[in-house]
Amino acid sequence: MDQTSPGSRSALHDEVGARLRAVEQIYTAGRRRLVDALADQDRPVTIPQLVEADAGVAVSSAYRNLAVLEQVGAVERIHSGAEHVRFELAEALVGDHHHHLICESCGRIEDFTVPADVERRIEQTLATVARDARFAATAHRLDLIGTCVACVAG
Amino acid sequence: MDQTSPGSRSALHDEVGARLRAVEQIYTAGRRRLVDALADQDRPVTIPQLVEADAGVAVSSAYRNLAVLEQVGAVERIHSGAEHVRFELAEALVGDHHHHLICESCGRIEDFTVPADVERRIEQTLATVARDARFAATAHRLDLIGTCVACVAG
DNA sequence: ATTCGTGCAAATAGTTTGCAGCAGA
DNA sequence: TCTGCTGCAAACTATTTGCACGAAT
Repeated sequence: MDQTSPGSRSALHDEVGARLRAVEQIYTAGRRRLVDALADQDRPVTIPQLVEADAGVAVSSAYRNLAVLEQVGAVERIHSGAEHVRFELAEALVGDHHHHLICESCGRIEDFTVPADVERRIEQTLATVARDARFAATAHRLDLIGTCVACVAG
Repeated sequence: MDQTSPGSRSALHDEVGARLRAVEQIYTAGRRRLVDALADQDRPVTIPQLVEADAGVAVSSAYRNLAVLEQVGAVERIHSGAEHVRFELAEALVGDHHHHLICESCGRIEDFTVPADVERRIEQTLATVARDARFAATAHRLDLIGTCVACVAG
């Protein structure tokens, strides 16, 4: 999720820029910095974390820009139940499909993946469920809830 | 999830009462009404919905009592991302394990279950993930995100 | 009598929004 | 020049909390 392959970062910016332009939005420096900050992380982060990491973004702008980026499918918003909502780059942009380990104690979220065959099995099952419920599904989410190593230790 | 078997309602109250007593808490009429209101629903509901259904509970008491009930494992709190948090009776009390269809448009949540073999497969996989990440898992959640029939139509 | 839950109203905190200034096209 | 992003401060709203009253043991 980081610079897995050289140049992926600029490809990322190209894609985000294209998506923004498609809805008449500008890929400003501030938005680019947000995307960079998100790309530097390999886990979902809160706005305070982003503001601290980026030093110079106003909280309100962060909220506004992340909302815009979410609308164009560049970032995803995750409600962990902790005080702050968290954001990460959208799976579509990063090209990987993963799930989350959510620590109930500190709110921290980690990514994980499951074997392809299990994922496929889940998707098939969910497709059936959605059809039966006449529900227009756009995504699924599989989270593991519990306590992270740090919190168990501390 | 409703009165599936006759008498399950009183068994439910017995169990909740026992759990409350175990931590020196009283199973008051107000708390009993909340549990009844939750048992009457077959989907997670918000506090405003509970207050409206119950007519006579103060919002603050609802929050406080649901927090207590959550602590003793009688109810579960669900963050759908919509304006209000939702609550439902804990799986342990109801004896069923289910998942959620979450409508991004109206926030409504419906329950669904997956075939036992798929569930087992998921659990095995997650157990491995948790072990590898040295994560103390207490639960998992598998949600389907999208738009419900009503919102697609309307 | 004493303890603890309840309701009301005030406080808190995350998120959103109005507005004036500034930057990029 | 014009549009629209940005930051600051004010506004909102779900949730929490302080406090005095009431119920139950």
